[in-house]
Amino acid sequence: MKRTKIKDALSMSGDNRKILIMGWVRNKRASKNLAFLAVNDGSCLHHLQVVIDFDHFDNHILDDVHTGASVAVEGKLSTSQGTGQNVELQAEDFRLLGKADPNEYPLQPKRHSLEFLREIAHLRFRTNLFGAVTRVRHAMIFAVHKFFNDKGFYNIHSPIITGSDAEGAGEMFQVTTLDLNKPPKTKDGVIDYSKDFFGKQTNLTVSGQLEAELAALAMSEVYTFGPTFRAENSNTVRHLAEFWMIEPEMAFYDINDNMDLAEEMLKYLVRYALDNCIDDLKFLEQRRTNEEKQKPQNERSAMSLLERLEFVVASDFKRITYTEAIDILIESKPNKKKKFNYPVESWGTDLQSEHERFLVEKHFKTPVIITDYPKDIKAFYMKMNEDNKTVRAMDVLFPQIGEIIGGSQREENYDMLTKRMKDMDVPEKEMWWFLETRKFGTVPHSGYGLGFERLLLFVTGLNNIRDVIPFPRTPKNAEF
RNA sequence: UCCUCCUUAGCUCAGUUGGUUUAGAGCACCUGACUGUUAAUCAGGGGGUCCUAGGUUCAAGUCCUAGAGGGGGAGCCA
Repeated sequence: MKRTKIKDALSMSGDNRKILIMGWVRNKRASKNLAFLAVNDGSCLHHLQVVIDFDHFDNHILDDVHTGASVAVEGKLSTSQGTGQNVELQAEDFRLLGKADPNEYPLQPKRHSLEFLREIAHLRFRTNLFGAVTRVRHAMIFAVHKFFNDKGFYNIHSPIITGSDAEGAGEMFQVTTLDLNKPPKTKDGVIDYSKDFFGKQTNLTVSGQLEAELAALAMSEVYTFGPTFRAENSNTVRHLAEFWMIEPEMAFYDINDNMDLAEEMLKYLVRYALDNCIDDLKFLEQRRTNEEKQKPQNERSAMSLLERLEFVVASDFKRITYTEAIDILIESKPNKKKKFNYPVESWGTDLQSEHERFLVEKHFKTPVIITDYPKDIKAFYMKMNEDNKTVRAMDVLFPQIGEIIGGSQREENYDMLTKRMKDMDVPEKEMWWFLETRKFGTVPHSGYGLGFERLLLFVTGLNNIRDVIPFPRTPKNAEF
């Protein structure tokens, strides 16, 4: 008999049809004549209740069946006599596929701390929480491709191993096949990378943007969605050494078109989660509400998870310039009362997390897009404004997580771009291929980067980025 | 990298100003009871390198020093 997925079984009527299910036992409740197994196969959040009637089975058939064991059960799908589920499976044939010794198996039918689950990342898929996160993550991956595909964008696989440090976005992981114990040296005593695999020093990519620009300046509208790597020693709830980034790059878009696309995309993705993952989101919402009950009233969120997601889809993102943001911050209550750790005094300094949070959560109470930052605090490739002081950068700020998107209109003028590179000590020579796009048929273009895991933090309501990626890579941690 | 907090049973946690037996509870596990349970319930049982290494003391889970691991915050950013 062909296996029926539990998600499908739960949507059938209890008409005593015969089905076969396979999955992992989450919980066993046994009494003298009957036992109930909650079985989950990952196809959905909910379990299928399997009923074992000891009139038909040996009394010891469940002796080795504990939480975590894998089973195959054939039987009749019937209307449940108990409350709590519509249908249940009356077992007729029961097979234990794999035991899970309860003296060793770490998961139990109870709440575990997220810290503990991180230490058993190989098993945490078997919890309701990570099942939900995994399904939401998948749906969002799919939604990203669907959004861009439906708009006529082409997906570009940018290289994972690169020979350039794209934007000075951070420390890079070196890729080498040289023997680190005795690397070849030149006459000057420095490591001879001409002997390395690629004949030069190479690294893992920190961004696919520059390559995406090359493609956009021929294909018009492209996007990358791949892993990026940063060897920064960042120990926070919103940084990973290996994370996934979505980077659209569009020819003929100015910064306003860029903002329109970013806003439309974020709303589309959140809407997609609401439309396709409602069971998992409700579970995540409940989890978050329970967690917040432990907190004092004033630290709890004003909105539930679903309310917040609906709110973002419905609201217009507030668009202001950096200069306007500084004016608001200088005049703000917390600044005047010296409540900020970093007081806002003058134009030109970068905005701190606490300032961004104030603007989003207290002042505007809606997602905010800040544009036209001072040129000195932004990357070399961003287009200079007429004032010669600011660049056409845009950062999208979300409640709770802060910066979710960073982007800009790109500098398409060859002379201006090379001047900026000189000013900011970017090695022009290594970037010859990037500069040629400005020599041959250059056009105005724009793009941005979205940290996929940060979006997932927002959608799932979790606080720690290590809990929205299956195998987090952080400083001192690559166990799984 | 900086600041700060934490580490006691498989898990979640108590453990008073350092001092009374053999360091406790709930869950999990084992045994028994129970005719439909919902993280079942009831009774009983087994289970400990109190993170590691030093030190103070008549006496250390508790105090001190160092180290390891983890959490939260900051910076860098996505």
